[in-house]
Amino acid sequence: MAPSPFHPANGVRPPAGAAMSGPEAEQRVVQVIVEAILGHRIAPGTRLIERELGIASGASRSAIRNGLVHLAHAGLVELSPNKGATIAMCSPDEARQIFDARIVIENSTVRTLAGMVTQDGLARLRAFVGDERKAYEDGRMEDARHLSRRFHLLMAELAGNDVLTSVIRDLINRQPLLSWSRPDTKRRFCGNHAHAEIVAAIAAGDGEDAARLNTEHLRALERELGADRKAAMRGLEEAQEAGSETGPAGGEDARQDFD
Amino acid sequence: MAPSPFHPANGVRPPAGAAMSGPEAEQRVVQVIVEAILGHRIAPGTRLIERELGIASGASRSAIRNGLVHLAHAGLVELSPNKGATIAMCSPDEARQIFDARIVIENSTVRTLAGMVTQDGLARLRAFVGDERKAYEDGRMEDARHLSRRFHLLMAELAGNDVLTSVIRDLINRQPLLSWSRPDTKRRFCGNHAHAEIVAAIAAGDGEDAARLNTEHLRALERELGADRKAAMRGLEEAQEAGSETGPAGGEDARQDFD
DNA sequence: ATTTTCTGAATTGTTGACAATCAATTCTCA
DNA sequence: TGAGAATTGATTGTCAACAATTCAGAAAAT
Repeated sequence: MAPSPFHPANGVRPPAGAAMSGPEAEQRVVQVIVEAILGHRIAPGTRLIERELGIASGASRSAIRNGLVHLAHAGLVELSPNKGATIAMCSPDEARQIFDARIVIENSTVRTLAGMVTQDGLARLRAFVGDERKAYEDGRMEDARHLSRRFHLLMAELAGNDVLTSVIRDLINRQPLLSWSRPDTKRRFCGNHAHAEIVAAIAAGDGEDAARLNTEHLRALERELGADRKAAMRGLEEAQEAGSETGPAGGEDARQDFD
Repeated sequence: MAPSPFHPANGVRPPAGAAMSGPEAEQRVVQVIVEAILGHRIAPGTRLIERELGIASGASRSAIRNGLVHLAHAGLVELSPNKGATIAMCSPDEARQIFDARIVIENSTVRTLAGMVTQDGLARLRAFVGDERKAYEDGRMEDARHLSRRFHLLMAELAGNDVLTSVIRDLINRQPLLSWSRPDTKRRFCGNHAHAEIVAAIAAGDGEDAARLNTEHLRALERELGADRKAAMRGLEEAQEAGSETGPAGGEDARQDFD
């Protein structure tokens, strides 16, 4: 019933008439696919047809291919020779590895931050947490999830190591692949509260406590996503039995994958 | 004086007559460039002309371009729109970040190893260190450097986290970009001895000691590479004044960048 | 003599057509 | 009816030519 899984929905414009090209076109392709993944409009394992991407993003084939290579290296899509591109599927084992890696790297950045964060950095962190809370309270779940995801990235940026920041960015971007469930609006403030606690520990200069809180936060998130995954698996099986084609791609409503 | 910086030198065959294509061609392009970097036959900052890569690797332009994109994502080359590809240059700050990242990630893998390594894993580590020593003693410096580089990768593989292993692989591959100096054969067994100590600590189950040794090892390597870099800078300036074109690309002799 | 502008070669980026490959359907035969 | 082979449709991979861009060097103006 949904012939076009790539729906701009918010800001991203559809083509413009003539097929465009260049690095900006590649960036647009990446953005279209990433937003579709973030919005859970396309399920892991879905084939990405170049022609459909072309008519959806208005980019030429070279730009599309470059974008797909880009996303493949980021771990969001898988490229099989002569078979094309599919949205990457994370096995439970891979999900565990991703969270283990995030805990290792982010804990180090958090410890670093607790030892050298500036007043400006603290202000930015607190402002970020405040924006998160505000987005939650206003019910702007899309923005809330976005900000929540970016919080960990901000910590990495403030820690000052671009190499580790880049790695964390890739790992965070793969998070939407881990959960594939309906929203559970019960624990809306969990993530935000954990973030506030981490910021408080950083402000207090207690790196060990901040790392401990971050570990607990990520472990809790991992458990939630695991539970969501199992629920989604059940839903997927039911849907398959019912004859639905691409899983529980029910609608446009916001999903929760707090970080 | 050296019109062809891409010289197979060891195993990699030149084309074969007809231009080949496919994923294997892309792999060959990557291998040619990587070996040239590892052998210090091309200096950081060198422009990579697609046509020259074509006649050097015998691959078509599509394969060459794909390979360049691959290497760009690995951080070994830099791609500028409409300007082409150059061998990536690591600033001193970036080098420090890379080593900080390696210490963070590898220390975690080393701690993990100390807690869960199997007898088979220990045997593989000891065999690896033995091969390193043998290569050093036999004067096969090329193999020695290769094995030395792979040692850290083997530890990551044994630790069982493919995500972190992939990150470490990329960081290790960027190491030849950090030093650009002539060989210093004085401390030939430093790296190897440090590796043996780390393996001993892992075998003893003392993760903290193994992590400490690994940190010291990597810090020492960082200092050596930094000193080499400064020396290379002096040499590069002299060479530029003398009119040499691509820095101290003296010959085929092996360089030291122990890991 | 120095700066500016212009022209030309060299290189990269893109396009459209063609070949190779794969999945699914259909057809044939037991 | 069912299993296997051949076919068809669709999609990806590749290639060669074309367009766009950049860089270097020369010519001209200040």
